[in-house]
Amino acid sequence: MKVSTRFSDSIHLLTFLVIYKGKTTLSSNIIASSLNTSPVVVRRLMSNLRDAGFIKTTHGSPDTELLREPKDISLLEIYLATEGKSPLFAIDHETNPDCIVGGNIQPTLTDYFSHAEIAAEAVLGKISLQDVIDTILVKEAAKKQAENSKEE
Amino acid sequence: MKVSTRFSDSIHLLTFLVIYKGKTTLSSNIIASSLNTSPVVVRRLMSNLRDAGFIKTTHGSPDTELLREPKDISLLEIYLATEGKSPLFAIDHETNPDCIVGGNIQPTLTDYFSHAEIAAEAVLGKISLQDVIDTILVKEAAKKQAENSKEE
DNA sequence: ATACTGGTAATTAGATAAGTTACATGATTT
DNA sequence: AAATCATGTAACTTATCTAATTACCAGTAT
Repeated sequence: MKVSTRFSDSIHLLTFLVIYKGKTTLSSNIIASSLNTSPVVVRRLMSNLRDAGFIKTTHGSPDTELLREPKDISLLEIYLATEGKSPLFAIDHETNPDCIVGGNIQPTLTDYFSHAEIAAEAVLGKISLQDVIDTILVKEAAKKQAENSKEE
Repeated sequence: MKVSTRFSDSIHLLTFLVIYKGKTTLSSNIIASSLNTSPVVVRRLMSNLRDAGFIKTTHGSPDTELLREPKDISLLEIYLATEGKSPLFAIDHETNPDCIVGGNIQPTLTDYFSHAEIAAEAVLGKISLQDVIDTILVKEAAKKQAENSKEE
């Protein structure tokens, strides 16, 4: 896996806020147990999401609030807020400038790779947090249904 | 950067083989100086490219050969041969199965993320090694031109 | 007041990639 | 045939990054 779990964890966190709002205390401890990680990691994710303007947190109190509508939040925005600083495809090297290849490959690949990255981001831009929530709820309903029909 | 330099280095290596064929000894030492890395790293890249069927190498002799036409090799194929084992976007966690979110988010995101990955790969699939070579040669020619006009 | 809770720094641990050393083996040159 | 140069790999070291952990401060709520 090339992209860290911060991205998927952030989506998970935001989804949790929506689905469990009013049903559970939205503390970093409880969220951490859903994510199966430590509360500190959750708080770090929350700090980042707060700085990016997705949520409002209250120091000392677990009343975290989503500030925007799930249907208006794209996975791309979450991606950019969590991982988007560095490019997806790396061209780290200082290649040899005296070589025809080494002297020209960096801008060449940077350009081509950015096309690929933009394509991936375009897809993420069309998926909303609401889409994720809806899919999860559909899957959960299907699970329940499967359980019920088993009992009969 | 999320994807290692093996991908870009492999493209660099293959491009070098084409552009410098017959003009230089294609030894791992010489290629390494273009890539600005060590010969062992180059040999490791070559081993991988050989196993993937792109090149033929000869133990003891630097007569490495490209086995396929550059116009028929896409960057996607090189990507898959060098980095394609693991998905681009990670969902590493064993999330809590007793939670509506934790119990359903993994397949949900796996699905959405694969769409993004496929979009990126589709772009890479349309770029050929020949495209890279052509772009590099054009840039090199432009450099030479700029130098000449400066001298006048 | 006391017990939770968020905020954050500092440290540790684990994974991965790249560079390095070393050496075996094949090819080439003289 | 011997010496040289090449590839093929294994083993080790470094560097970097992520995540987990520990610890502590500060705010909230009962």
